[in-house]
Amino acid sequence: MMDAKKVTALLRKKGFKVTPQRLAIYNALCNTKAHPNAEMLFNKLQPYYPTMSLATIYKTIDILREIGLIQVINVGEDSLRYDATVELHPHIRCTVCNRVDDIMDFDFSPAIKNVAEKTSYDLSGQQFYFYGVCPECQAKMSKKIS
Amino acid sequence: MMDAKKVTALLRKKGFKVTPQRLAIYNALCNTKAHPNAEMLFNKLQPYYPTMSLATIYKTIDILREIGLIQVINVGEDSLRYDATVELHPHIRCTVCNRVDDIMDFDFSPAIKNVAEKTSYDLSGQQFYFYGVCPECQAKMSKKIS
DNA sequence: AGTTTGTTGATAATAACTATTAATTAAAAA
DNA sequence: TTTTTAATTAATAGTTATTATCAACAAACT
Ligand SMILES: [Mn+2]
Ligand SMILES: [Mn+2]
Ligand SMILES: [Zn+2]
Ligand SMILES: [Zn+2]
Repeated sequence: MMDAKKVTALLRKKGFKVTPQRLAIYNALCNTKAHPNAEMLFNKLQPYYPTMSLATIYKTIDILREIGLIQVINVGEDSLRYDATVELHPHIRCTVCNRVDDIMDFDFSPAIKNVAEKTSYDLSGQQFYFYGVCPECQAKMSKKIS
Repeated sequence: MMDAKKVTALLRKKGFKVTPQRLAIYNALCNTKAHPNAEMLFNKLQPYYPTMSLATIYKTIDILREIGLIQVINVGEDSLRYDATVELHPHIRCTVCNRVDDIMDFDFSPAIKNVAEKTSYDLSGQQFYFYGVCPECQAKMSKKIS
């Protein structure tokens, strides 16, 4: 999570131009916990940047990922989601409403140690995805039954 | 992993017809550890079933998944992979050659317990993916350097 | 301000997967 | 075994997320 000044500096340093679209897309990602996909970002920014196209979203996302400002989340849907928190952390998706939440302060080290013992791969990263029913959907379901 | 007889019985029981294509696709998945995607399966079966189309592969895979004979693996590529081992187990993908290997005998329970404490979701499953460089690619890389 | 060069946004292309449908075939009924 | 019925195959068309192309444009450097 960087402020606009730092993002500006980083983009320039990496040889990319600083445009309002790029700042807006990064800013939108910093100000949500919803892990939006490209279309959700597009819809969110539409009122403020009515001429911006989806192609710009995709290209900006690729640049932000390349310079380490965001990470890509693949929770097994038909589209990818994006996250301005770049530290690796597990995610959980509601199998009813498809919302995606963070699981923070998860200690990967026991799992990594476990895997390092079992494989001769040179490990470089991991992604953990959990599935379940979110509190809101649990509430709705118990209402329907009664 | 079921033999042809059991697969036949299960398909019939679930109301699906037993066809050579279906048995061949399941059999191909049982006899590989490569976690093939649809195209890899198609190419493998092409010599034996030259008229079989990709659509048949996809539909069969969907049926096999529905009746619990296979699972779908999403290791963050642009296509899905399939696995005749239905017990949940982590996978590791080589970031150089993209091969996908199993990690067996991994104990999920500490991680699940950890997550259950941190979230108010009603947990139902999980997928763990690891990334790294496989032994073969490590060997190739050390050769190149010397 | 003028020049250079990367960027935007409209559009076309790609690729994995899904839907449609006529011909075929498995399996139940006779 | 033959007939009947309904599911399946395979060819083909459709869908959708993502990527490529390119002319107009704007950021950065002088
Ligand atoms: Mn997150
Ligand atoms: Mn596996
Ligand atoms: Zn939910
Ligand atoms: Zn490799």
